[in-house]
Amino acid sequence: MISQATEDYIKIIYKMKGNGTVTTNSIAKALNVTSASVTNMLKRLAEMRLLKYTSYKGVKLTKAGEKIALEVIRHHRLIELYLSEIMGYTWDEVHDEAERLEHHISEQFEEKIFNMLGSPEFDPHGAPITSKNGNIPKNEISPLTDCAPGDYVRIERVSDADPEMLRYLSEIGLVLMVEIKILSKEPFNGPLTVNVGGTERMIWDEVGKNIYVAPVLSNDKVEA
Amino acid sequence: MISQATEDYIKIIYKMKGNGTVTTNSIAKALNVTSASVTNMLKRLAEMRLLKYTSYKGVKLTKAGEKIALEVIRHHRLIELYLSEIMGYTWDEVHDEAERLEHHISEQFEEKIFNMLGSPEFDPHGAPITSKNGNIPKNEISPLTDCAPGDYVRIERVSDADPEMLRYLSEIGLVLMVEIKILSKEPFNGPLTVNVGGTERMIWDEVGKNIYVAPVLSNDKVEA
DNA sequence: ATTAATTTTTAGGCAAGGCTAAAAAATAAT
DNA sequence: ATTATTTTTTAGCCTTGCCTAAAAATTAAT
Repeated sequence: MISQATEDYIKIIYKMKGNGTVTTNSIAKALNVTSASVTNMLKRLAEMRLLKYTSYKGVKLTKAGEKIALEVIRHHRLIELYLSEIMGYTWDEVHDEAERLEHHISEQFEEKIFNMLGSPEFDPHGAPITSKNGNIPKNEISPLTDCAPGDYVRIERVSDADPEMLRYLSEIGLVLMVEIKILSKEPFNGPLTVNVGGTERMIWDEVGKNIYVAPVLSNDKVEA
Repeated sequence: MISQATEDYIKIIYKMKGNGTVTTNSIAKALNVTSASVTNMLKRLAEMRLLKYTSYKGVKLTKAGEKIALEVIRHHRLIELYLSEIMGYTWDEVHDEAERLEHHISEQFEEKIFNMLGSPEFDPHGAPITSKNGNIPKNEISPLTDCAPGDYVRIERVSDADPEMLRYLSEIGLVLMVEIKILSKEPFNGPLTVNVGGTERMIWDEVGKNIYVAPVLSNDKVEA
């Protein structure tokens, strides 16, 4: 049997591989354990052939490791969607529940909720739900903070990690699929001003980095 | 946090308290661990004040221990009912899934499914669902094996432990709420002959001890 | 009332996964 | 090119839960 700790390490490593080398320290910070514990665990994970570990150099998942990561993440996102769609959880409540359940549902459970949800491709925060064979639904998105004044964009994804933040975003109307116009942007990662459903809002770095958007194409607007 | 092992010990002790003293050996057998492991664990549980443990004498849950047992069992039965009612699991599939999930759902999850199920009192096998404040719904039942020829009874509860057995019972029509007539009974715990929906069936000890029934009162029949 | 059989406990170990404190390696700064 | 700083690893220890083998207590049988 594969332990919960193992799944947590593998998952976090998978998630971090986007932003450069995955280091001992970064894993420690993400999992809220000491670096010593991480070193120790990495050795064991390497022995299990779930990742390649070179002392002082960093870490990279093997095919087997990646497979586990994708499975756990698929569980997580399906559960989030299920909680929100079928059980009436709100946006900000789903993450914590999913974080626990993802480790304990059976294949059968996974299949059932996948079917009940109609083979969904994205979770309530816009994160793609990897298919059983590892296919990741594509969605061209970029951080809101990369937008320039004049851009007209749609919110396609929001980080699910911080419930407080999600509640705040809901409050000011920044939820999935909402279209916003960038009015201004201050230099040095300064706040953006945007128009959301007629209201002007400030969005500073701390908030904006949780939001991903796609441009609303003019023909989208025409066709609509 | 209270560990899964702890919950499993407490639960099994609670369940066994009906049949006389709960001994080290009986716990060991039920949990499939060695007696030495049990002794060890009992000491720790006693220190946590979840039970009273007297060396060589046996064990008894404290109020705190009992509370945990009831919570876990409530989780188990609610989950079983949810899986069967809402998610389309069959009778024999629910136990194993519930056995894992019962340790990992939140209070919120529990409440949600309790409400979705309409404040149910019994799980798919007829086991009572303890209320949040510890009330156990009453149901006057006795083992099928205690019946005498001529009795006319309704199946009110079936042990959920063995999926194979549950599949067999389904096959021969012995499911919840079915009414059966006892035709004959052999001495020395010999097999019963019963009439189930027009068919005559043999029910021997191994099978019958999983089934609990209540007499069908004559006015029930009249009113129906 | 002893002996035999059974049950329970003790003693000592092991693997997972954490921790702290100290050593070593890598990186950055003068 | 050294020194200082940061990152990573080692070493050693702890808790939880499990194990086996041996000792002790209890219960059953003569």
